[in-house]
Amino acid sequence: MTPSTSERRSIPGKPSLEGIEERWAARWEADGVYRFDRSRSRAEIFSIDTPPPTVSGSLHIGHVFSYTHTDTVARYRRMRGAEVFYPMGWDDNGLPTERRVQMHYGVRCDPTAVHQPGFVPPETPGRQAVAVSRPTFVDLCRQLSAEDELAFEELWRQLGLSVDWSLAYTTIGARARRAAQRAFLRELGRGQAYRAEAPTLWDVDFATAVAQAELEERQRPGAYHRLRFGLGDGDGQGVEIETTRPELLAACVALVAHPEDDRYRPLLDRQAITPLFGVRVPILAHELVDPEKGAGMAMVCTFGDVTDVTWWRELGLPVRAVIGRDGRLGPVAWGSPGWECDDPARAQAAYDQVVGMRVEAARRHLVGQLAASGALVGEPRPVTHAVKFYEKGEHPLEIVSSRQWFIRVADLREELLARGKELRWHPPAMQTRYEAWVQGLTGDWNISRQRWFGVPFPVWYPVDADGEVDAAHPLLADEELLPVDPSTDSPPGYQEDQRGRPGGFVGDDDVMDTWATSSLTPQIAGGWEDDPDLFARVFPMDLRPQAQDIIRTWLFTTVVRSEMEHAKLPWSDAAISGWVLDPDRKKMGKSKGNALTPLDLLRQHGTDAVRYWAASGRPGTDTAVDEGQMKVGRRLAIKVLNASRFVLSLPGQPGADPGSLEPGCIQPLDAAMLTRLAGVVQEATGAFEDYDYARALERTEAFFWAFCDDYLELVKGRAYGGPELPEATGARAALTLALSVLARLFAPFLVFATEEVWSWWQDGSVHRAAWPEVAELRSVAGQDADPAVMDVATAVLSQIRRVKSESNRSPRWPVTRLVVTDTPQRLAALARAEPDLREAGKIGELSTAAGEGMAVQVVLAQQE
RNA sequence: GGGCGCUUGGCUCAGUUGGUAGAGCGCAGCCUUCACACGGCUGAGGUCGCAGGUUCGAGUCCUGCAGCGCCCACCA
Repeated sequence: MTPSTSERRSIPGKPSLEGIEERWAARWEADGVYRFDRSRSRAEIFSIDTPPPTVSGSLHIGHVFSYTHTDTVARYRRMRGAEVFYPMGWDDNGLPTERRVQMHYGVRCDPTAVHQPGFVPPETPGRQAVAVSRPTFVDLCRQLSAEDELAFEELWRQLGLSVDWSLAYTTIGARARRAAQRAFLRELGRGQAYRAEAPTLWDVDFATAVAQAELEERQRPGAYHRLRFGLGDGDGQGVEIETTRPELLAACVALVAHPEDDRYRPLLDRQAITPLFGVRVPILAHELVDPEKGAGMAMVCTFGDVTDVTWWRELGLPVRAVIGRDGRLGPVAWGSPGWECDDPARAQAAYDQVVGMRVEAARRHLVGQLAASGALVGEPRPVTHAVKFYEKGEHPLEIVSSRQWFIRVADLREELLARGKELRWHPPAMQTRYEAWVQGLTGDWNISRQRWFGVPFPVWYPVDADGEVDAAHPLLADEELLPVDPSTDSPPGYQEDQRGRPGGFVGDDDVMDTWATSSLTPQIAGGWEDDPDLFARVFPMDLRPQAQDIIRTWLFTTVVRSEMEHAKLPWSDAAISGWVLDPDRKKMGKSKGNALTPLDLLRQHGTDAVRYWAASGRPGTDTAVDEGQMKVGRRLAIKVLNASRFVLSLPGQPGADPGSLEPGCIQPLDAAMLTRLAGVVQEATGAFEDYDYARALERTEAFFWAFCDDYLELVKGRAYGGPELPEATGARAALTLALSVLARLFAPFLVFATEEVWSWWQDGSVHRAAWPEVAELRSVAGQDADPAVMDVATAVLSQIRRVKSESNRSPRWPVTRLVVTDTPQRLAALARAEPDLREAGKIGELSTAAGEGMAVQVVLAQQE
């Protein structure tokens, strides 16, 4: 059957990359080239749990890098015949969006502010943030993230990602809220979620709880302060401790020493008296105390750090909290229950001087008081130590006691470790990061945040007849009615006018941590419960591509949710990409003055060039931004255009189907080239099966250059021959077949250049063409093809070129006489390519001699 | 403190069962009628971090060390 040529584009006289991106992107959209066909069976479908980028963040080249990796795999699978489920999500809920809205509009959310419907933010943000109601704030968040999502989609389209845009979702959208609330209610029903009052990692700037996974450490200057405590039984010597947080002295609830520490053993179970405040605290033993550190005796405060929490919990100590949620020292009534002390008036006088201060100011002030009182021993000793921060925060985390929702992960450790072993990791070494995290879990996952733009908890609390909120008996939403907003919807069995009234209800104020939603991306994208037919066809998914820095957050939490709801892995494979580093090898985003925006790079070098650079980064390996690599990629794309134009412009092209050639058309050199190409197909396929797109590209590219430099040059003369010459027909058939295979091998990378050349002589998109098979090459090459023919001919040609180059002659300069010395086997192989070699080298007399190794004697003509 | 990874020509990196060191960039030289100057060809350049070991043979396997990066840790 002869395909219609009416839709084909003619081959331009001078091929160019200009304009092809817009043209093909529009065409793909119009033709639905990447549309997902949901009628296919699970076995035919390859589903990808695409990372939803945080839309409030700026797009950087790191996104381009890792999304290109995934796209090459998606395209490979699609060409292998899989129906690829490749949705795109936008992560728009959560703190990053709130922060962006605050900056962008110059507003802040004040839940107590009067709601003004139709509020319009100022044209330019004022110096003083405008307080807006929660509904207004959430509305602004939605508006701005919708704008950001358009910009993201624009970039992804320009990058040529083969996603099906009709499957896009957002993490604040109704589907995501419904899935997150449903999963939460089911976990609550199974006892996997619970609410508890507990010491909580707290960011004082954002005034919200944060999770263990969101911590990072920063080196900060501090100082050890040596403090002398009195002893309750009047021992004059007292006891000394060292602390970096003297401002927490009022929150001291015990001193601890190691049980084996002989220095302090006599003091155990006696009482110490805090300086300034005169509070009697027990001296206790705990294994965690390091006798080598500081004084070997530590003060336990509620709470200075996570060690304090451990001591507090394991030693059954009381809470004496001084740091409030605003990060300031709160009021204390000394002498009242829980705050008993020897001299309440003195304690009150000392404390009142620091109340209301932030920790830094309180520290300076209290150290002054301690020095004056003589309790400070010596000078504070400066140290640099690691301090825990919320990764987006500006002040060190505090630990405050608060009521939060948790997901029970600590009990699940063994199951989660087993899932980690079951998951196929690419590269495999990334599994250890997951294991280290799971093994290091110290508690359950806190999923509630005291913020506004997120998925609300589908929970209310009854208000009793006295107007007290009964937090112990939450009212749960009906799963059929999700998503709900407890701040505007009323719980089952109640009317809205009962909100906040005795005998009525109040809504839960918190929203879920953004990971509590993102951990459900397979369910959200796959239509869990909303579309059971689709879900059965795509879940568990095949691939989770993501960056290495969010293994402990996104990957881990997704495994947790899937384990709880489905008791299986959410995907079979995880492909972990590295980071993009600045040219100066700093992690992207952490160094300043980085002007390399993705759009600039795409515009300057072209999409295929940028994709080439991205795909050159090995899986899991950090890679520097390298515009040199982009230039190489651009050159490669242009070369693909030019080589294709040459092959397709030969006489009588496109020629006959290579499979229908008469015997004798394909020459030994052609067969050798096709056999080599078959090996490349095999290697590239194997590499892609292992998610090693970089290897597939490298092998294809290496072959392609040899194909152009050597094979093309060798057969050029023969290929110009007329249709009556079988060897000319064979050359053209081999060239055309190789071109077809190469276009398909490059298609996942050079998405636009390959589509352009494909359109010159093929129907349909190359991106829906069949991935090349070894068999289609071997059947044309024949059984007795000898790859050595190409090797020897290339080696001799290379020698001829060297001599001509060193003699400052052009490649077309004639060779009067050529003597090739080599082993008999290699000479035999050479003989099979002799006509092509003679023509390509413009060789007159050619003789051979048997010898050990190869030697080529070249005698150039005196004149051309 | 524990763990993972990296260390190959000036730069960025390949090197998959151990068998005579590779690519690109950069550099130097040459070549433009006949696919490609948004080119092509040719060339120079490396005792594969260090020290041992296994082996006929080690960039490749083992041990130790060093430097760099990252992850984790209870950082008082």
